[in-house]
Amino acid sequence: MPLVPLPEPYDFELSTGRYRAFGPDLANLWHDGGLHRVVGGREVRISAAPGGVDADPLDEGAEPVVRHLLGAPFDLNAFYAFAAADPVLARVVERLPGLRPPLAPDPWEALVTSVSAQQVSLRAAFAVRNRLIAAFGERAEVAYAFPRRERLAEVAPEAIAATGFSGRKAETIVALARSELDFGALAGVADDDVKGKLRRLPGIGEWTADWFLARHLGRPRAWPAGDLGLRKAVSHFYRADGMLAIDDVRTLGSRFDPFQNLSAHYLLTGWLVAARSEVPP
DNA sequence: TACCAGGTAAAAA
DNA sequence: TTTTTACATGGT
Repeated sequence: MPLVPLPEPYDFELSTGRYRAFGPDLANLWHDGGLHRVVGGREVRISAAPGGVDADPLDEGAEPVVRHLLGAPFDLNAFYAFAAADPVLARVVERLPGLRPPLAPDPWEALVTSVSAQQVSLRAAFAVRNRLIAAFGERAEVAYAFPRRERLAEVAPEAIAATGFSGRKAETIVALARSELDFGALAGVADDDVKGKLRRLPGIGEWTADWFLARHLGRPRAWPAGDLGLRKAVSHFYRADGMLAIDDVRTLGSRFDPFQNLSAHYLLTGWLVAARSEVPP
C-alpha cells in the first residue's frame, strides 16, 4: 500500500475526529474507517498505517495534498516541549497525544467552510454545507469534490440560499468566487496582510480571516480570539468561573507564542472531550 | 417553544 | 463612538 509517512506521534483516529464530531462532511468523508477526499478528480481513501497513513490511490501530486490535509506542517514535538512549561496546557496536551490538526488543503474551500460556520452551530454548518456540496460539487465514489470557485462564480446567490445559507452568506460566497483576489497567493503573505486582504471582502471579518490562517495556512501564531468555542475552552482551563471577554482571550494568546495555533486546537479539543464526559447519557 | 450556536454588517442610540 | 438587531438553520 502507498504509505504517506508522518512524524511520530500521530493518532489518525483522534486527528480526524473533526470529520465525525459534527456530522459527515461530504468533501472529507469518514467512511468505513477511512477518510475519503477527491484529489485532482480522483477519490483517495486515507487510512491508518504504521509510520503514517495509507493513501489509495496515491497519484503523483496527491501526496502533498494528503500531507497538508493531515496537518503535516505542524511541529508537534517542538510544541510538546513548549507546552510542558505551562502546567494547564501540559495537562491538556498529555491527554491528546498524536493529535495533529487537519488543514483544509484548498483556500477556496477553507473560506467557504468558515463562512458556512459563521454564527451557527457546527452541526448546522455541516448540514447546510453538505447541501451546497451535493448541489454544486461533483461526486466521485462516496465523497464529493468541493464545488469549484468557477462554478459558484456563475450561479445566482438565490441558488446558494436555496441550500440553506442566509441571503447575506449566499451573497458573500458568490462575491468571494467573483473577487479578484488570488487566494492561493496568500500562502506567501504575512499573517497581518492576509487578514487585511481577506477582511476587505464583504462578509469576511476577523474571525473568518483568523480561521483561514489557522485551518488552511497552518500559521503557527494564528489565534482566533473571537471564536466562541475557543473563548469557552480558554475560560474553562484558565479561569475558575465565568467567560473571558474577547480582548482577554486575545491578550492571553501571547502566553502561547509562537504556538498559538496548536494551542488553540488542543484547548478546543480538550474542552470538547471534557464537556462530553461531564454530561452523563 | 424558546434559545443558543466556532459572526458580520448595518442601524440605532 | 458604542450598542443593538437581522440573519437562517439544526439541536435541545
